[in-house]
Amino acid sequence: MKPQTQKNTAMTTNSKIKALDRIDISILDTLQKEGRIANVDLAKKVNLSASPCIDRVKRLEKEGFIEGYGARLNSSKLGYGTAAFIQVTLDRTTSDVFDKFRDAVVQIPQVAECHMVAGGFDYLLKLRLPNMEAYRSILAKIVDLPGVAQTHTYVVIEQVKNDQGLPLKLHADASTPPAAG
Amino acid sequence: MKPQTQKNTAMTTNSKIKALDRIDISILDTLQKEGRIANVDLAKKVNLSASPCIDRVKRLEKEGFIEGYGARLNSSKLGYGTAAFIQVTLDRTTSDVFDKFRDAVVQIPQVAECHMVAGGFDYLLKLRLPNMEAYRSILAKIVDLPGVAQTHTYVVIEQVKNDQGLPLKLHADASTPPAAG
DNA sequence: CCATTTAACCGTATATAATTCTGCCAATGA
DNA sequence: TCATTGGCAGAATTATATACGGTTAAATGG
Repeated sequence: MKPQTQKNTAMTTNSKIKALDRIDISILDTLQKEGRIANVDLAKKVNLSASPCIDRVKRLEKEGFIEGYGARLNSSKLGYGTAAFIQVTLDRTTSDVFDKFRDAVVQIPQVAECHMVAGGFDYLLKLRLPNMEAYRSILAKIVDLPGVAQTHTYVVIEQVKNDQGLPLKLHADASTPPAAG
Repeated sequence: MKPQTQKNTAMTTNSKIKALDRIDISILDTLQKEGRIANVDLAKKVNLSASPCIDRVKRLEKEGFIEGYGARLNSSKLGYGTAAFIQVTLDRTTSDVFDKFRDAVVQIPQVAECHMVAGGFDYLLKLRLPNMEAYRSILAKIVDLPGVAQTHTYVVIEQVKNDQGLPLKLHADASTPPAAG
C-alpha cells in the first residue's frame, strides 16, 4: 500500500498528460493522413517497434489528441457536389434568440458547419447540396429559422483547397514539443 | 483472347461502376464515422459475413467513393484552437490573376480551405490558427498575395456545428440507390 | 561519481483479425 | 427447364494486434 500523497498541482484533469515529443507528432501526422495504416507499418514509419507504437497510439486516443477515425468520402459521387456559404444575421442578439437558432440549425443535415462569428453578421453556415435546385428549399428552411433577420449566400464555384488535416510541425529534435495537454 | 466487342455506352470511365445499394451506403456511413472499425464488426453491423464485406469496401475504395481514411485530431489540444474566415477580393478578374493567387494561397499551411465563390467577392478562406496573435502575421501574408485588392475577416467565436461527414440516407429498401458512378 | 529508480524500448508468444479459396444459392436469360 | 452469372457464407491460411518479460538508457539522490 502506498501513502497516496495527494500531490495535485494546478492541472485540470487528475490524470497526468505529458508533452508530445516528435514521435507523437509523427504518429498524429501519419494517422491524420492514413488513418487505417497497420500498426506494424506505422511503427516502421516512426522508427519504432510495434509494441511501443501501439502504446503511444492508445495513449493519444485516451488523452483526447485523437478523437476518432473516419473515411474520407467523395462528396460529388455521393450526391453532394455543390457547396455554399450562407451568412446569417439575427434580428436580436439576446442569448435566447441565439440558443433557439443554434438548436434549430444543427438539426438540418445539409448544414455541414455553423460558426458564430464576429465582424459584421452573426453566423456563417456551410452547406452541402446535390445541386442548385436543392439550394432553394434549404434557403427557405434557413430564413424560417427562429430569429433570422437576413441572409446572404455565396455559392462555391471551385474548391481550390480543402485540407482537413492540421499542419503539424515535425521537428528535427525532440526537445521542443509544439503542444502539450 | 476475347473478341473485345467495344460496347461502350455513355460512361465516363471504361470500368463498370454499378449503383450503390443500401448495404454500400450503410458501409460508407459506418466508415465515415468509425474509419478504423474491424472488418468483422463492420460486417456484423451491415448484416454480412466478413468476406463479402471486405470485397465491398475494396470495391468502394477502388471506384473512388472512399478516397482515404484519417484520424480526427483535437485541434485545440494541438495548437489550432482559433479559426477565422477571410473574404478576398482580387483587383482584376483575369485568369492570370486567379491562377497566381491560387498557386500562392494553397502553399500557406494555415489556410485550411480556399473556395472560389460567386456572390460579391472572389475567394473565401478558412484559417486555422493557434491564437489571435498568429492572425496578424497570416493576414499580412494574405494581403501581399498576388492580385489581392481587399480582404475582410470574420473570427470564429464558437463552432456550433462542424460535421465532416456526409448525410447519407439509409433507405429501407435496396431498389432506390441514391448515388451512382 | 556511483547506486537506484523509472520509463521507454525491443523481441517473442499468443490471440485476433484479414484475406483467400471453395462451394452453394438465387436471380437472370435463353 | 437449364445454363450462366453474381453474390454470399464458411473454412483455411496468412498477417496483424496485443500482452508479456527482459534490457537499456536516462534521471534522481546519496
